[in-house]
Amino acid sequence: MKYQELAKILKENIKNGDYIKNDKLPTEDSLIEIFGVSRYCVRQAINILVEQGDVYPVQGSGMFVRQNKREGCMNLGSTLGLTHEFEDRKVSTKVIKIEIKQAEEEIAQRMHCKPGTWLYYIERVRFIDDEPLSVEYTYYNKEIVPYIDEKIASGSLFGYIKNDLNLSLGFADKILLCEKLDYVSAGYLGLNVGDPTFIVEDDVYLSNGKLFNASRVFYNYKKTKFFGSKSLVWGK
Amino acid sequence: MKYQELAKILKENIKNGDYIKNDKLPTEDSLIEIFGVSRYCVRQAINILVEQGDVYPVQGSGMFVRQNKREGCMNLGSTLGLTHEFEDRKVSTKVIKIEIKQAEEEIAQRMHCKPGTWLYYIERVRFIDDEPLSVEYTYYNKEIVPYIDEKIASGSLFGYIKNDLNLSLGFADKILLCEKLDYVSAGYLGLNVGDPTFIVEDDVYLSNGKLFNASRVFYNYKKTKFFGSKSLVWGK
DNA sequence: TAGTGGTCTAGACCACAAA
DNA sequence: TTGTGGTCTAGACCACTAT
Repeated sequence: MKYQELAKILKENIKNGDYIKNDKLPTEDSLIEIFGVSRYCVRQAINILVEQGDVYPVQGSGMFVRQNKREGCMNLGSTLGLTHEFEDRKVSTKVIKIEIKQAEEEIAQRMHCKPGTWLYYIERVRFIDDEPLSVEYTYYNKEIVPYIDEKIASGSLFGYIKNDLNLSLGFADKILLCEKLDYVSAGYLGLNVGDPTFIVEDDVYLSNGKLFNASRVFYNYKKTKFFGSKSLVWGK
Repeated sequence: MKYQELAKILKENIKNGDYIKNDKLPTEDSLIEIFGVSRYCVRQAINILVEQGDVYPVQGSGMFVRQNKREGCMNLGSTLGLTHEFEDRKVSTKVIKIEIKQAEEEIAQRMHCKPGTWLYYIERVRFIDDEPLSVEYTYYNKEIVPYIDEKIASGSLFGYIKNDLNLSLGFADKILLCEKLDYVSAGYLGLNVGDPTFIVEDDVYLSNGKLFNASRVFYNYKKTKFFGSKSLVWGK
């Protein structure tokens, strides 16, 4: 997977300010030569940067590096994971609850499994610099993720699934909305009942198309902004 | 641009239920043969469908058609435009204000223009089936969009820019957040002061990289959900 | 083992920006 | 006119699923 490595290198170079002189990436032809790869490979790599809002394309002119930092924004285009999103700050987790239960009708439907399927149900509060950022209510299909304990749940569950269980992640459906906080979540976030909360519902699939994770995450609205960059070329 | 046309055809076919029998698109090789295009072209087209959440890929097995409708969700992956998003419902617009003013320091910074640049400032309320969905506060750079009147502002401004001014859209930066409603916006949306509101801040660029539009849109939190599908293959 | 999506190459031509 | 990104082709091989 050359293009992913190339994307990583380019991202690193941007971070190091290698392209500050003219705010542009090297041309496609240069990158082809420098890294000894094909045009296809270069474009795949650059696509990743475009999706993540690191550069923007101007046909006939170049790939321009973004200078805006958009501080405090979480990136909708990059992979989930607070640890990665806030790598220069302290990220911690408090596990509230771990239960094993059988899927009832409603959750079975959302998890694309049969009623009665064994599930893990986990509640966690995530902290940035010791201040509560979010509360997560998550289900995992036990047939796919056979074991979770408190130690595992305190760390990066996705890292565990990828690196320890050797499962490969595919894609995630996200629904974003906004509601008034209930009593319980408000307590965890240090906010008041009825205050706004930014909610992200994730359905996460393995690369074989099987859904293994369904979550509902309440964010502290005072500390949460999401950033995304969208191409508009194929607009009706 | 064959791949965009192909994407359009495939989208139409999915809508018509052509692939319901086995929930899959034809294989890449089939599509190559059927439409007489190259593999590259087919994959570009399918990528659009993946980004818009119409299909999901399972390597070695096929491109599966999604059956979930996700009713009431606006699609983050497709192009902006309420008219397009709610094509089977009545979309209307009330123009509150159109002003021409010169950019002050703060807005000049956001619009990437010099202080003193002439801007259109427009306030609109958008209705779905005669119920208020959102309030928009938008700036347009008058050097790029030289003329807007109330009639134009009542319709699709992006359509006007594309079709009448013949400008080509490039990409949009989006920031999503959540706040308490102020008095004015609450009035427009028929909600109470202090109620939650889902806010989308858009910075929209032409394909030549020039920013022409900066907006802040307040959505009625009771009627607003956004949907997006994300690939996770390049997760650290 | 056969079917199907994912990665990669080499090379051609088009569209747009800037000098 | 030159530089640079965007589209497209033809063909090879790899990785994963399903049987």
